[in-house]
Amino acid sequence: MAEQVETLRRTPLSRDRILRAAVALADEAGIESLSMRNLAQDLGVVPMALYKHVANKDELLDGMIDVVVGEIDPPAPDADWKHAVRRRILSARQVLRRHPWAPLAIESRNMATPAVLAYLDSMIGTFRAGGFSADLAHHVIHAMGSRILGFSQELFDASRRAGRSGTTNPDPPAPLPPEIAARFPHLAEIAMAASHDDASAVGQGCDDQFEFEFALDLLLDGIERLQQQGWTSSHRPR
Amino acid sequence: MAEQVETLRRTPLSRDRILRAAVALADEAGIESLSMRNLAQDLGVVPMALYKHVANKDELLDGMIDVVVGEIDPPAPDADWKHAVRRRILSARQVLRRHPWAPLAIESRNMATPAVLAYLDSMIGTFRAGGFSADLAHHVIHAMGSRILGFSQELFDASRRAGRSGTTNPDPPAPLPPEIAARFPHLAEIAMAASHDDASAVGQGCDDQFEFEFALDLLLDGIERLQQQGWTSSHRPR
DNA sequence: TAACGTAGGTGTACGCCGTACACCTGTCAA
DNA sequence: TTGACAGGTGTACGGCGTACACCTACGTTA
Repeated sequence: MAEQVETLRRTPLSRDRILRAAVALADEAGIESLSMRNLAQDLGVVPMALYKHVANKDELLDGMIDVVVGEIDPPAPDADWKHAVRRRILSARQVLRRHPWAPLAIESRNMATPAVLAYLDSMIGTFRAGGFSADLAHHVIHAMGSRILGFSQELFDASRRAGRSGTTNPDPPAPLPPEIAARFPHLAEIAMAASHDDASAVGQGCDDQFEFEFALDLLLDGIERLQQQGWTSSHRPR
Repeated sequence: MAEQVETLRRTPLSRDRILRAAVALADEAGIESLSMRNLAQDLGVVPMALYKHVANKDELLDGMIDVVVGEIDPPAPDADWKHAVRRRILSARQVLRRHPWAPLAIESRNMATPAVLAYLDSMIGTFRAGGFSADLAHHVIHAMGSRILGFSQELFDASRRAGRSGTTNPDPPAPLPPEIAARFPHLAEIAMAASHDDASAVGQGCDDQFEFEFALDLLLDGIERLQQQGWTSSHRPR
């Protein structure tokens, strides 16, 4: 009896506690281990108890996304739109690196969650304050795509495998079997040329952060150029 | 007996036939309806029969991706790398629009399939032939991300919902509930300003193809500029 | 022609999943 | 004191991927 009360009292289940436990579970064990049953067990509760706080698993995922997006730093008071956007996107990137399951989860939802909408809204606000027309800001948001949330979906992403946290060592960089190198010579060349340390399969031996900032700056520079030359969708200078 | 023989003879199951049936099923009913059981039923066969031709469902998905990627036009013999890349990417985009489930499937695989590798390899080859250093080509491939395969993962994508083919009418463009507009003024402004026809929730009232080409040209123009000024990763001009 | 290995389709079964639905119990307002 | 109700429980159902044992028809070889 006393222990029962204590058990109940210890942590009286709530939507927020469920969401945070779900995020923790996905972080540690990978998104594929996030089942209502596993989550309930982590919370010391029976699976159906969760449904008193979240409608279903989809809504749980939406909530998890909002938790993650809520971790992103608020916009920095930066005079320059370009630096403001850049800093915030890099902050978002840091957050998403703590939650490697989040990019795929975000992409697989078919509607944006409130926190994502709020994030986008404030990002658009930064562009508008920087003198962008609504028109250009619109296209720019599209052009940034998921990069605006700090991740660039690669065609293949080693850090995504098995859903394990990205902090574990990324395997010995096996040096690309020769029959593959023969079939895909250009890929092989690039894999070999990966400047920094020893190369491996593409996307494994190269510096994610560098690649991300390279693409980000490429886009930001192009955007800046468009804005400076007064781009409008009606007559775009080519 | 005679009918049995006929049933067997009619279409004697093969990896290729399975893959094509799977692609058709995903195209028509959505990727979420693609189960080994449904697929087997479509093929008039018992579920376990499939496992004589594909190792498991993951391998089935890999095979489906290869089928789709194999539909992309071969590289056009274009004098100019920029036009060659642009044309091929837009071809890829057309293919992927026939298979709306494919982007998510591609992103969720943790290793590239042979057909994707071949596609990338030939794309890199185009850059190299255009005078790009292996180094720059490498970063450029990363910067293009999934866009190189003809899709830009949006944060939310109406065409992805329910997995139905994108050719169906995209719902009456419900004019964005006012309480949402109040909470996200910048989003609302952009949604309203969607130049062409009537606007709605972001990503629904705007011209996907235009947004895609906008981003593509933004990247290609920036890439061209880098290449012309002899960019190298050691001392990047900022 | 008879025996046999083998490729490929079948049937059953297991453990996992999300979740509908009926139930119980403790708390608090009237 | 009572009774509504919020919230945790137990059971059960249908669907999933797939392991495993089986059967059967065919091509090969003696």
